[in-house]
Amino acid sequence: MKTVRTRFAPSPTGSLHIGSARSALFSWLLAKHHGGKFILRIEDTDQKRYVENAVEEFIEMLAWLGIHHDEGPDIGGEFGPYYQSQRLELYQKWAKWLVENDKAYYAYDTPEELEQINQERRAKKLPPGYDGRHRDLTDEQRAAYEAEGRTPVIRFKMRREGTTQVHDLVQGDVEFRNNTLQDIVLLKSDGFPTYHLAHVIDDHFMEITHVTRSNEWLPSLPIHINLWNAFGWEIPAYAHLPVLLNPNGKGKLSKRHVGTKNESGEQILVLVKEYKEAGYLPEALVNFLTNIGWNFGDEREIFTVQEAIQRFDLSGVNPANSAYPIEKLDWINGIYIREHTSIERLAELLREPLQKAGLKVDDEVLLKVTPLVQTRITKLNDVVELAGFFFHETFIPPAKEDIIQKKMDAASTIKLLEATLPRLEALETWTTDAMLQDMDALATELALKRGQVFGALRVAVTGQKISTPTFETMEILGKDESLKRIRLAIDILKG
RNA sequence: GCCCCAUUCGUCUAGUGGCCUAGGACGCAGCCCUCUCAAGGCUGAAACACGGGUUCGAGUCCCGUAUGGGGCACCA
Repeated sequence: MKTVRTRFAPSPTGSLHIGSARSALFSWLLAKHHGGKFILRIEDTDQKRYVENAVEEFIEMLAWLGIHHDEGPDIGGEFGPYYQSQRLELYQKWAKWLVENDKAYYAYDTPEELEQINQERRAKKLPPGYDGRHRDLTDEQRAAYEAEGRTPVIRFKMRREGTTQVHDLVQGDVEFRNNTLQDIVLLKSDGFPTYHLAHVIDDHFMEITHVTRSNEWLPSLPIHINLWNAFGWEIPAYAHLPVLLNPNGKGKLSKRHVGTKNESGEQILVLVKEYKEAGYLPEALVNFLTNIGWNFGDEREIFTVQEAIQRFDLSGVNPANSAYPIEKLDWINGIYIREHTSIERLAELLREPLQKAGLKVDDEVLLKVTPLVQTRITKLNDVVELAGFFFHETFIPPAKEDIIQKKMDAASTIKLLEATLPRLEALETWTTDAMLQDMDALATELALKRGQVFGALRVAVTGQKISTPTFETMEILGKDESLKRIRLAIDILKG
């Protein structure tokens, strides 16, 4: 049996899109499931849209997600080169072969002439496209156009009769009527191939066994089938993957939505690098993406990539597009943070967002703080707001009204905090348990609720109304610092 | 305009003719736990787009309608 070879073939026109990443992921899962190879190929045949560093970023983001390619522009391979711009001679050679075998022809129409054809067709309520007027040019006519200085394109002589039937691994049996097809351009006048030509030639010579791509390509599938047949090459299996729609289900999740917000005012992240920067874990993102359009079985939502690889099967891929269920990602990320990440690793991961927020991170403190934040954050970045105060150079004191708890006023709060001081000072061991016991007793003595005592201390000591648990926090802060902050809170209340 | 694809709770999904009184998950609501916030536990509301067939029997098969998505470039 042939080695399964799949590929991800992005155009270097920008940063890696979350939808493209999902397609790449499915393609990779398919290859790995069969113990095959996953290839990265760069489709840079549109010189106008080329974006600098796009390739480097694709590779970086795929690696971050754990999607490692076996062949590609950075690591090579025996089927290279992996940039289409470096394979021009191959496309030109085979385009010419098609012309010589009467399966393609030179067309000399100018962009203006093509635009005019389109307008006329639209007026006649015909689909836009080319009418094939240069299909049967005589040698003299061609010579005349050449003499005018026109550079031709090579167009495919599309078969117009009958139907083209294909079995798609995801979509099932699909049938197209050939009379709706056009003589598409294969080789542009600048000598670069179009997608159609390059895709067939590359997938043939790179020995791709399963062509995976988004279902936006489904309408051009008959073109490709006819091309394969014209070449007389063996046709690989095709799998048209569903695409991600906007969370409201309207329109595909598009790069144009970068920086825009959904109805509830939340930012819709569409670039993989944005997810990285927002503090999502790659394994959580992969788990999340794998659950859209495919399902693990066993009613399990959380699983490792290895488990997904074992079970992944294209027949289980849902052919329908899906609204992007972004709210599920926070839940999954939270699970990975609290159930699948060790304290040591989490501490390591937390350092970056903290530092990015301009804080000076003490590793020892961080390691103590990490278990306290683990169940309280859904994204790595949340640590800054919740526990950033541990790393402030100078303490940011709370506002007066924040210290005062429910059903209390400044006077009673002062009394309370002043009562805590001698007792905390007298504590022999500065531990959470000791503090908890003692302050609990104090609450009873003062006829206050635990929440009132603990809450006032929390705000005094952290400067925040929402924070890590009070006594755990005080234990980490240390006795001197904690008492200092309580005294400061009393001053604030008095002032 | 023409062509292709899809359609189960708000959303992601299970379901491949009888096991479906339609299952799970997110989100939402309520309760419990609780020093804040989380986490955790329990409970609840919530769907087969519509209309015709086929069949003893249809969420599951067929046809139509509606809705949604996509395509129709010297872009990929």
